[in-house]
Amino acid sequence: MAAQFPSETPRAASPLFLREPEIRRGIELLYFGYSHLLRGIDEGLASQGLGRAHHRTLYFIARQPGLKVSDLLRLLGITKQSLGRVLGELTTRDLVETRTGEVDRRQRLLFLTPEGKALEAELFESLREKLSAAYAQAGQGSVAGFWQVLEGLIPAEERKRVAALQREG
Amino acid sequence: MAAQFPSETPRAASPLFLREPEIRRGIELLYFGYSHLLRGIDEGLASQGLGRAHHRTLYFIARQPGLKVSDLLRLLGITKQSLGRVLGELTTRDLVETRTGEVDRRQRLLFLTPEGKALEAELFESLREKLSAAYAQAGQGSVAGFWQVLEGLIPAEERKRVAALQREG
DNA sequence: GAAATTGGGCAGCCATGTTGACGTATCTTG
DNA sequence: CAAGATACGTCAACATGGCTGCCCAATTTC
Repeated sequence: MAAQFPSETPRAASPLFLREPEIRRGIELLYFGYSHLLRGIDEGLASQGLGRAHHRTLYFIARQPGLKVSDLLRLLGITKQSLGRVLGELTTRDLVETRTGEVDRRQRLLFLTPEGKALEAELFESLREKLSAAYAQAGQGSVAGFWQVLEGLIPAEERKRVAALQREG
Repeated sequence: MAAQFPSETPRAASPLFLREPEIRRGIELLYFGYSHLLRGIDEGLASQGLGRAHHRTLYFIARQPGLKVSDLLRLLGITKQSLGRVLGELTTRDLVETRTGEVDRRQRLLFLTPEGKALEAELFESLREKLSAAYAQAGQGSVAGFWQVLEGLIPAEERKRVAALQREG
């Protein structure tokens, strides 16, 4: 299951890249990298009076139009009360609309309005610029490694849900 | 500067790995991967009545013992009022202590107490387990790529500060 | 040595998460 | 068809972790 370990350090049980400095480096790069990626969209959000919670919601609805409230709750990992407030604000601003499910009329299916799509696209553009610059600078092979490590951080159960986003995108 | 691009798609200006699905994949893996990495320490923090903001503070003080409040402010990218509250709580709980700077007596130099070091070590252990499992599963080459991409997300100016953490670690 | 700069701190507000309890419409099942 | 389960919404109260505004003390500068 685990990768083969080079054994250049006979006195150590772990290869060099599993030692504390390399772990700390990963933690720090994740923290700073992710922070800077998101920092770019705050301005665009603030201009609409929205926050990051609203962005995450817009993002996933854009990704899976017609998803149910319960699907979104599982993806975001928050309570329905928290999501309810965010969804309410987005609906009031005509960025999100709900339609009653046809097979099960208790369900509310979530969609972006044209305005919502436009805002999501604008915010995505900021993320795209930063991440694609990082991808291009690092090269294709590095991007594959980047994905590999991050996938390993996600529990198997949830990895399915994340992979499902790709298929529908 | 940029890596060589394979040109399997002559009709596209960008290589495949710079297209929207690959960008969205990176965004999603970062979001879910980082979320799960951090989720593991919440329990340990809650048992002490602390939150993630406290952890970040403990982490960086552990990383650079004796750093100034202003150094920490730059690293965290928050306001000194926000940090002040966190530092106050950590000091009250005897996890952090400050010493007056010798060259400039306005400065407060930050250190972890033995209890603070023990807590930071415990929290780090949880992060280490998860990240080293992901590293091992992905392999050394993937880890290098992971670092490469994340570095590209950090503005050059700040990259220096992040790199400095490694030297002192 | 007065003024400006710098390091730090306190008070109070806002965004966004939490729990708990409850209401209502709809679907499912005995 | 009655009973229970499910999907969603909502009210109230509260915690965390950001923020701005204002203030004090120490140092540097002119």
